[in-house]
Amino acid sequence: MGTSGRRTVRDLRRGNRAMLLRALYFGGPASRNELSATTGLSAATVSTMTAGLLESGVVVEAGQVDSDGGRPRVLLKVNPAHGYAVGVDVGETQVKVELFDLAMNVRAGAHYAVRSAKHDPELVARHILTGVDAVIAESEVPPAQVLGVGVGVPGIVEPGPGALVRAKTFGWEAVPLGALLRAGTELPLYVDNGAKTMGQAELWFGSGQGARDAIILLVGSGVGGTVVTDGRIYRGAGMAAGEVGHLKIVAGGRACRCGARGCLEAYLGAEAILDRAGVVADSADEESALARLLEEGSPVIGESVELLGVGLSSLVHLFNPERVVIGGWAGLMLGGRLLAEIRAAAAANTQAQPFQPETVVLGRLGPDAVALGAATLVVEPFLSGAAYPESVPTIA
Amino acid sequence: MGTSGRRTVRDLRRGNRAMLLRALYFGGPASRNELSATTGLSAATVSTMTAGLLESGVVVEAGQVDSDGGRPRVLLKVNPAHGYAVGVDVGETQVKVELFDLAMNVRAGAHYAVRSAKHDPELVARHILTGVDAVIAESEVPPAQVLGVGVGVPGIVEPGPGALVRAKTFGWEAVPLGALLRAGTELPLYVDNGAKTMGQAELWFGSGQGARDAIILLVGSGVGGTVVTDGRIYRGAGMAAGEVGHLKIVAGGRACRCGARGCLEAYLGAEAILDRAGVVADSADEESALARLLEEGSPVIGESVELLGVGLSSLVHLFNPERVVIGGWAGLMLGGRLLAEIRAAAAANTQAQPFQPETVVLGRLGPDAVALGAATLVVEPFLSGAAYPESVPTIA
DNA sequence: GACCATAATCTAAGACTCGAAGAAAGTCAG
DNA sequence: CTGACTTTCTTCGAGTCTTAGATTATGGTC
Repeated sequence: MGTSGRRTVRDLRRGNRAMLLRALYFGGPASRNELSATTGLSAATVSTMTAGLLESGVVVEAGQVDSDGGRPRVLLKVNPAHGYAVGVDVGETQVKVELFDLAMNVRAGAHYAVRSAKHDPELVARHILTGVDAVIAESEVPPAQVLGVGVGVPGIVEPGPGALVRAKTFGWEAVPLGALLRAGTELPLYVDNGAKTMGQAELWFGSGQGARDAIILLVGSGVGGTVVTDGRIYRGAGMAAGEVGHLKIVAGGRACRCGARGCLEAYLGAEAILDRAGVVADSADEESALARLLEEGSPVIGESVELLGVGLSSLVHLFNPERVVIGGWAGLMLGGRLLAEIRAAAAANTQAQPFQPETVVLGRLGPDAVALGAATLVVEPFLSGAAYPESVPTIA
Repeated sequence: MGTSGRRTVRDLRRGNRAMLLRALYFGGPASRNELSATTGLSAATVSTMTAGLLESGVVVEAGQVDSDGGRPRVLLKVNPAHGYAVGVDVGETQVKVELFDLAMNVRAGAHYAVRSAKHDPELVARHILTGVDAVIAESEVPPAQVLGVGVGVPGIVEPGPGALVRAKTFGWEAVPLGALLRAGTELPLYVDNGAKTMGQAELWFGSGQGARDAIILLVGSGVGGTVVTDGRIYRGAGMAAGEVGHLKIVAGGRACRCGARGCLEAYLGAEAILDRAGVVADSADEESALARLLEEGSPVIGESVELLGVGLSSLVHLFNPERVVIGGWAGLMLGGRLLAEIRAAAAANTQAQPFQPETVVLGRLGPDAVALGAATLVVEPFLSGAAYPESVPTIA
């Protein structure tokens, strides 16, 4: 209690530089003048600060804008080639490794199929490590410029140096993925839940842009989510917050794979919807099976919309977000056709004051954004001031 | 986006002074030396800062501690008599106004009975205003030292200068309580939901002390709550977050007075529990009626515990708190006897990783803490640096 | 080509925290 | 009672930082 916030005058500079870098990263190319306005810093400070950033190559010039009768503004932007981030998506069927530049363009990728039955932790770790080497080699990026590796995995990730992962889907009880990876690379590592990384991608580059308080709900085979408070992902006391899939919507209801009853995920992931409709589908066929159900106008779909509305209602009452984003492949499939119905179902269960139906929107990034989001885990500390050599805040 | 955090070197000082003041307020009497340790500031800075605080009377000396063979430490504490805060509890049956010093000792109080049938907004406002004058007069505190008035009301409070209150219980649709009060006093006003003020009281002085991420659940006649993230009450985009009472636990279940179905409050407030048990009780008799139910071992009680567990499970999965506090008179009554059962019910519905049953504890402050909590609304900005004449951040 | 408008940089000044040295206020041994 | 020792608190110089205002840079307009 009490130990927080800037202390010394040097931290102040760090904080201001981070603020400026953020403004430049998210506010596209901008002139020093505009930066002065958006950050609230004086023109002088912006000038000296950008001089430093230009010299170190973090920022580069990006053309000019000639004004009506004055010195033209020189635009600045974050140098996309100043650093690179590796994002890893550990999925049900494959391990996907991608290398992004700071503008989040994919520079190289590698995929490794995984037998969906059994996920051997060591095999997964090996895939990741060889993938990292592969994408760095393929992209011909100087290894020193790689800022780190972000990994999105299913399940709950315990914080700490080991980064224990608990993922029922994979049968992982307490897999020390962080430690396994640490043994094979020197790069900074960041491990987090895949739904959270995807949520952060949606927050930074998708439908969540600019929101301070938002909920990003990801409906795929299962249900995951991300809670954003104050512009950042809320992780709670032990990195396990935002487990939207295990929000209860029917006390004593259907059994969930987590062991409890009545979880949202027991009703609403593609798996659960198909199961409720009595359709037997392999995980590879889920997509077409769900599409067929939607086509037929199965009553199960209507129920699902209704239940989704109930879940959204709970979330809105608890978090009072300014925006709710529905993503994930199944979520997008449902929402694509039935967004109005979803909004109506949520509204029917929610008091008018905290909720406006039009704040519920669809995700924009599609289901492949897990790796992108994992890479943002690497970029985040870079923006927060690890730009200059200093403490390296590796989570794992 | 981007405009946040300290900018100039002067903000730095403000922030550090706030940090020091907080440490002193919550860390009891402490020597400069200890403060240097807990805040991370250098001894020199603590010295100059406390000199200023002493001069302005915010802080006073509080005795000495003689050490073994060195200069004795001079203890400092926040001067309880430096400022006063008025806390108001607008309840079902009465309006309670109390004046606290900064150490939160009650210096004066006034009560006004209200016919529970109809709450005329103007009458309530008049009660509050005369109450404020009365307690200031009774306590003989110089009016200039009164830092403000905090008001806890049922329902949802919309932010903004009007402080619109929507309280179904009172039949208030959009009562501009802030504006009504503003017309009668010059004091800074803070209006918030009563469950939130009580939660803040529990957080500052009760079972929530020291928690950064906590949930405080208040079960009285209805159900309310407070969500604490990063040591502060989370209010969401429109001050309406944390409406725990309208968390859904049974899709399509019992009708709630909010109009929706399956809300926690439709099952779990004293009113709902008695209704489910088929007991007819006036609001004055609720307490004894519930006690009787508990005595008899009614099956409804067991169900209630079970449903409370379901609700807690949802909350734990969403917020991953380090502590869950159960308060409110009905909550304390239930929890006093059945805490173990409640913990078990929550655990049964929750994955082991984010949840340890012993983090669920009972509140310590009892149901009368609404006014106390309302007063903390006034103290909070004082601690955050409004100590020196500066912006007056009135919410209402 | 002189004049004007806007952007970026330079310079001096004020504010802040820190480390180190010094002053204050005791204890304890002889 | 005195002098050495210990610990706390204060003072002082140094180093950083941001800002306001002046100055330089870079173009357009007449």
